Amino acid sequence: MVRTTALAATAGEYSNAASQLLTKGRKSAARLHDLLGQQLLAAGSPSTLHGPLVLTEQILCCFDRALAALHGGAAGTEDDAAGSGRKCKPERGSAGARASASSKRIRVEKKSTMHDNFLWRKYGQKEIKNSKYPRFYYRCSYRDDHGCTATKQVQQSEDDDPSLHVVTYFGEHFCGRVADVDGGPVVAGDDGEESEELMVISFGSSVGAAAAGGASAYPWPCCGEDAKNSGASQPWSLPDWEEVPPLTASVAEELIEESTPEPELMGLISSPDLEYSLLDLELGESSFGIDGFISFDELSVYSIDNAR
DNA sequence: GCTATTTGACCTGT
DNA sequence: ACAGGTCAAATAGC
Repeated sequence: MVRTTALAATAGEYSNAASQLLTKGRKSAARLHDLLGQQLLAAGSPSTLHGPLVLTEQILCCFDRALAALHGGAAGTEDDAAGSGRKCKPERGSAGARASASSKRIRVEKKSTMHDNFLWRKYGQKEIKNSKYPRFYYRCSYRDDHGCTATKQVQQSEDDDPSLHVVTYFGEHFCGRVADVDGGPVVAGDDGEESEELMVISFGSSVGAAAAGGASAYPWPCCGEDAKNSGASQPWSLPDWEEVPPLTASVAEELIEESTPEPELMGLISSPDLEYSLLDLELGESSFGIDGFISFDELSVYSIDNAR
């Protein structure tokens, strides 16, 4: 008895130390990535620094996965709480409000439509003080099936262009499913033989959420088998680490360029501010390819809001 | 009958 | 106390 407790404690300590080391390593890699990104911006031409940048992204991804795997072993998941506790009246409203407040957010402004590559279910609408338009609340349709914690808020832009929607994403996708831009759901890897390899999108590095995923708590499937498995049968194939770099300013630029020839949009793209925020997306705490779930043909501006 | 949306009520954080 | 976020019953659409 005493012996097992001691062993458990030792394992816990090792796990803790490993976690700390990984976190440290990840921070260093992130800093390197940051520096490279800044140099890339300063240089203007992405050619020479692109390789190292991709490499650091790969390192970051590995750190993410290692950390996720480490935390995934921890007992007691948020899913458990969500699954069983949600019906309990006393718990009402508690989980969601706190999750949103503590998670990092990705803020996106899109034109005309709120479609992205996921299937959302509206669960609320609220008049916001000092705002002309109400805010709409959506969560992933597969929340019940897969315990997917992703949510988003959509609000019509108040100034200038009313067709612009401000979309703020929260939480992570544990569902491994995407919806077609036209709305039809598509199952990643379709025949379910790889259903264990659930796709997870990390909209931030909210530690609780990463740990909460339990066995499926992988970060964004940006590398290794995840990307290959999930990307193959999807209409919006994710970038593969081996061949195609993930979203960087230049890549996003290309994507937008292909689909939106509008001159005003091109002006936006070439503006340094946007370039910075595009890159910022990658330089943030958790790197992921936002192009996987945002249809760039409707994208106007997006930026990270890391407040909170 | 099933599923998605609406909307008032409730809960939490500030 | 207030604002924002979520729940869940009622309702609508298929």
